[in-house]
Amino acid sequence: MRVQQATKSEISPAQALADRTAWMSRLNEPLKSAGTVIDALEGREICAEGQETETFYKVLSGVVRVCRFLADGRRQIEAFHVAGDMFGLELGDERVMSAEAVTDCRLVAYRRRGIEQQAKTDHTVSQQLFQYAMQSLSQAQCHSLLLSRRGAAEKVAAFLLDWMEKTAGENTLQLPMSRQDIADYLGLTIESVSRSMSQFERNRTIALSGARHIRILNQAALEDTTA
Amino acid sequence: MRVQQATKSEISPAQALADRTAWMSRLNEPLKSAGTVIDALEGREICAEGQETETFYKVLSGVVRVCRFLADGRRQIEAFHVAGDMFGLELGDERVMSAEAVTDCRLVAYRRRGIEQQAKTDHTVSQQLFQYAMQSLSQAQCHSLLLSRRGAAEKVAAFLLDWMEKTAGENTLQLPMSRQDIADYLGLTIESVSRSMSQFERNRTIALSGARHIRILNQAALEDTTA
DNA sequence: CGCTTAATTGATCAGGGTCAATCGTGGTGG
DNA sequence: CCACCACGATTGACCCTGATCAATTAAGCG
Repeated sequence: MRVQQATKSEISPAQALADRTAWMSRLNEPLKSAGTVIDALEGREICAEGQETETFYKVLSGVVRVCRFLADGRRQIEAFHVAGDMFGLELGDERVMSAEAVTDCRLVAYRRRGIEQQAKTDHTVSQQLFQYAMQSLSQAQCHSLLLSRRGAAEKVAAFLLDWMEKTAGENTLQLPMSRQDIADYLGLTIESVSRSMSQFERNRTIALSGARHIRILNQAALEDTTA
Repeated sequence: MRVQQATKSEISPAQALADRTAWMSRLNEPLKSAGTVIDALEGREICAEGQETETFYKVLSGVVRVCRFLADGRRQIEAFHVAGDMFGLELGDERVMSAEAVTDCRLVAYRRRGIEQQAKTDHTVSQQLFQYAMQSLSQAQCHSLLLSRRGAAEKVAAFLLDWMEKTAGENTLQLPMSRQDIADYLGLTIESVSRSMSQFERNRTIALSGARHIRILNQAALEDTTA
């Protein structure tokens, strides 16, 4: 996996990626024996708000969105997860977050009780749980940062760069999620996301071939927009 | 400590408070011998971005703000911490977040190495680290939710309710932080915060006696605004 | 090839940002 | 003790961006 050079020192996505990579590799061994493999079709609900928090998951393939549904009908997407990411572990007894398959995907489901039991005797397991939590925390903080950005274009640019890193594509990226998903992740409307994309296209910053296949023409320009 | 009834099921601040309380009580014993007490005067920096992450903190008294400074000069406040809260633990070797004293405050500083060493042998310590991380995660997610809210008034209302819970004041609350602090926490400008406050005052939802002393006249109205 | 849904584009509007002036408060010194 | 000062907070006027509503285009899929 290629490590992209960080563009701005402030948040260091490169560091985040390095952390994530290290943590993934350390994660595999002790947990892999415990879980059960699950397949979820595109659009299917993996777990829902209100359910008991007896399981958590690791993505083997595909993309997952973790979100909450608000009283006013809006949907807030907290994160997109790709292969190697874990999600669905919560402190309380009842889930606050839902998770859905953005694409068909294959997961490993772990029993929370079992892992917590393991953690009591095996320090590497408890360390992994801690690292998982801190990793999620770091991601959530990056998301806060994204949401607090002023302009729509800045948000979209930051999103594209983040996603490019997550998928490590050369300079083309495939967006598996809809514009609505992106909008709900960035706290914008579909229209604003679309307009920003079109603007980037006019600027020759990106090139679209189909709404979900993007070629980065001028990464520096994107990074400047992020500012 | 009084547990406020949750107003909307979606996020359950009451549950968050209960979790926090439980975790605080469990936290005290194994860690309290390890730390050193520190006093910080109002406005003073406690730790800064770029420093090594060799210590983390617990608040004994006073209020702390944790924030990051962005390239464009803006400041994003991630959280306000009060007595019993912990902060400053990060995964990487270098801090991403700064912390400053909102009021004069007294802290306990823990050596990260020492605690991590303890965690290797003492499972209760590692469990506490995990709980700390998950608790922070939950808070960060609440903050994301706050930032994604549409209106300025909604944000301010939510902030006032959250703060009331944190400090458990009957129906009056003292705001130790400036309007600028609130604005940077909510992703607004001082003016918007001020306008929202004034609006609530005109609505007879709150009463101000001095900018930082607030009496809640109509909590239900605040909660409705939160929507 | 046509249908259905996603995405784009356009026109209008409202809410919050910005700039600027005023008010209030707390603190200091005469 | 009071007057003044400095800074934080409020208020007002205006502008600009993104939300909203509506129409059109494009794309994926049977």
